[in-house]
Formats: sequence, structure tokens, C-alpha cells
Amino acid sequence: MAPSPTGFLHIGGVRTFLFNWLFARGRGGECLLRIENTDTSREVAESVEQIERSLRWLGIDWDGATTFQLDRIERCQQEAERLVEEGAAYEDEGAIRFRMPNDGVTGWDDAVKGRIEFPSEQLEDVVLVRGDGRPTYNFASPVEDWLDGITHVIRGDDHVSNTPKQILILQALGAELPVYAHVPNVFGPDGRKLSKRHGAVSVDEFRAAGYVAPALMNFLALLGWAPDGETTIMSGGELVERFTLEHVGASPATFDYAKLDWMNGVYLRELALDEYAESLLAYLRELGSDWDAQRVRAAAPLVQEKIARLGEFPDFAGFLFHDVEPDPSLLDGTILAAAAEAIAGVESFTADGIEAALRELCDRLGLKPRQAFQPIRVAVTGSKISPGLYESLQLLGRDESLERLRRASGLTGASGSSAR
RNA sequence: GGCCCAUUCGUCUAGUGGCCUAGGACACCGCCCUCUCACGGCGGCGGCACGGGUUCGAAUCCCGUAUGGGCCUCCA
Repeated sequence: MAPSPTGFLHIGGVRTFLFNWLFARGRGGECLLRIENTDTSREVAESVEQIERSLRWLGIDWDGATTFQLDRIERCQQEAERLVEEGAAYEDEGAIRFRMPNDGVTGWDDAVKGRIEFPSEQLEDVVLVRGDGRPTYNFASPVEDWLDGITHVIRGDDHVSNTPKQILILQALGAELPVYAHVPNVFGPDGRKLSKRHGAVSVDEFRAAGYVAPALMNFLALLGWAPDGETTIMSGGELVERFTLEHVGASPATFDYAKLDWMNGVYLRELALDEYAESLLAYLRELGSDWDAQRVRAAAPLVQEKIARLGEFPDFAGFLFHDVEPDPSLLDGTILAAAAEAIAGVESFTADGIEAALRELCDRLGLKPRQAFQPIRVAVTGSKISPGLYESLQLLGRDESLERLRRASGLTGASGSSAR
């Protein structure tokens, strides 16, 4: 991976690394994390930490310590000099260039795209080592592949045209060739490279929006790969077990945020209630929330089936933690006053008891539940959309519920009723 | 401009010459369930880019066209 100056780990790069990981883990191989750095600044060190943290959060690991391209600068220089001595490269204004063949073709059997060949005449004599002694990417990368004993290079297909150069360099070096698999990149809905303006693009952003790691991994794996066309929900273990390069598609995939939301909802609903509650709590804490833990846990069952992202919780259930400002035009003084009376008279203040009281209220007023409940819902939750009303009232408690009902009732004016 | 790659419902895909009057999922629409929303259930809409071949037979093979993408840096 290339370190990004902002420290953000782009989701497209994550997906490519995920394919490497799935492939390696599924065949008992090793998976290395190499940073293709061009400098050794502090920013690089920080962005590497960021990359590692994001990867670990997602559930992706790697073997051994993270390595850096620049660590092999001396070895690269030695190899370049050797190539000059052997006539495979030559000096050019302080730099060292590789001598490309004049005729024939250079090709390989790509594990994703099939046979690819480039006419050698298309290949420029690439710079191996710059005038200042630093190796270029196209030299350092194959040298590292060779030194690390890489058997499979799985990378974005923007590297396709670099591959013949690297193959030729590897051959000149006397190295064995790895298998190359070029996976198509991920696009945004407009067919352009996925970027900020399409929505979240970094792992941190998805995390902050309330997506859970297994869902994100599942979704990413299905972007350009499918085991059979039927199965969609798969755990990391199943992914590892079923992943094959043969089933990676050769054409680019579009990132579908709606499908990610659906999938995240599936994962969220599958969690056991206590797991869900703890995830929700941990998520809110990460956001800097100080909402009462016990109440968050108590609210968990009211929202688990209703929200697809943890990030929806504050808007959806925030009324349980702070006061609300209902829209007066959606209120009805008569109904609210009656509701307050009914609530006040409930013997056991439970969802069931509240339901019974409110249903009785509907009968008395000659209203259907959906008609009578809307003003109540708005008065108590501040919104027309909310968790179940009875459960919400119970959690809020009798006193607070009455307080909100009465205050909202006052908002409707002295005349009392003005339902629209 | 040159070279390389890609092209199945709006999206992710299954499909590797007959099982395809092209299957699944998301999205969308309708109905049911229902205190709102959501979940769930049922149903619907919707696709092999186009044109030539090859073959008894093509979404699947070949050629061309179109469209999209990538690379052409002493960037990675």
C-alpha cells in the first residue's frame, strides 16, 4: 500500500488488500503488508499507523512486521549496478535506466484477466534508480517481490501496463516470476473513480457512520467477486474458505451504498441483543457521547430492527436522552390532554399496560390508533418516525412522558384542539 | 494520439456452446402485516452494447464498431 498523506485508508485499496488476504488465508499462505513509501517523514509513520488500525478493525491481519520500500534502497542500488555491469541497464544523466528489448512481446497469464501481451516496442527504458539514488516504484516493487519470495501479486488493474516492465526486470534479475492478478478498480455511481464526493471512502468514515466490520468486509468481498451468484451473506471464515481468483470479475464494479446499508442492517439484526447493546454503546462512546449506558442498553431492543447503521441512533432515539421540540402543527390538544390523562392512570407502567390504556383511549375518542397516536408520538419523540410508542413511553418513564404530553398540549393554543 | 483492458437487469453478480422463454441479491413499484418507521411475507418491473461471422445450436468462440476505463513521470 502507498501511504496516503492524509492518513486515510481508501476503501478501494482495502478491497484489494482484502482479496490478497482472503487468497493467502484460504491457501495457508502468508500475507505481507508493504508500504510503498517514497520518503520517511513523520506523516508517513502516522499514516502507516492509521492504515494498520483500519485494517485490524476490519478484521484483516498480516504476517510479520510492516515493511517499507525505502528500507531496501541500498539493495536496489546494488542490483541496479549489477544490471549495468551485465549490460541490462545503463547510466543516463545520473540515473540508471533499464534496457527494454526492441522486438517481440512480453506477456503473462493474468489470474483475473487472462492472457495479456504487450509489444516490446511499446516499452520505454524505465528509470530504475533516480539521480539522487532512490529507486523508482517500478524497480523497487519487483525487487521486493523477488526478495520477499512473493508468489502472487494481487493488485489494482491500474498496474497492468507496469507489469511487462516488471516482468522484464525480474527476468534480468534472475528471479522467478510471481503470478499476477489484476483486479478492476471500484467506481462511484457516476462511473468515475470512487472519491469523497460519492460519500464515505475511508475505513474511518464507514466506521464513524456506524457500519460494522463484518458487514463491510462481506460487502467489499462481493465487489467484483461472487462465489456462486446466490450466496450473499458470508462470515469472514466463509469468505476465506470460498474465495478464488478465478471468480474475480474482470470488469470494474460500482460501489452501491444502498446495498451496503442493507447488508449492515442484516448484520446488526443478527447480533444477540446484548452484543447489539454493547456495540451500540461502544459506538456512541467513540462518537464522544455521554448518554447513560443503562438507558442506551435499554433502548437497544427498540431500535435493533429499525436502523441499518448505528449512526442513525442519535436521530432516531435521541429523544430518550434529551428534550424535544415538536412541530405544533402536528399536535392536537384534545388528544394530548386525553392521552396524558390515560397515561397518568396506567397502573403498571409497562408497554403492555400503556398499550391497553392508549387503545382504550382510541375507543373513547372514536379514533383509529394511527390517527390518535401520531400527535402523541410527535409530542413525545419530536418526530413522526420513532421506535414503538408503548416501549418508548415506558422507557421514558411516566413523569417525563406526562411532562412532554402536557407541554405539547400547551403548544396547541388555548382553544385546545386544532388538528389538521 | 499510441498501447492495454473491459462491456449480462439502475447496481453487485450467476452463466466457461445445448440445463437460459438468462437465475439470485440490492434498489424501485404494488399488496399483506402494522401505532409511525423498519423487519418479515407475496408479487411485479427490468438485462446478454451493436454488427458480422463460426456452429446443428452462442450470453458463452472469432472479427469489427461503439462506449467506458487504465497507462504512456527520475509518481506510486
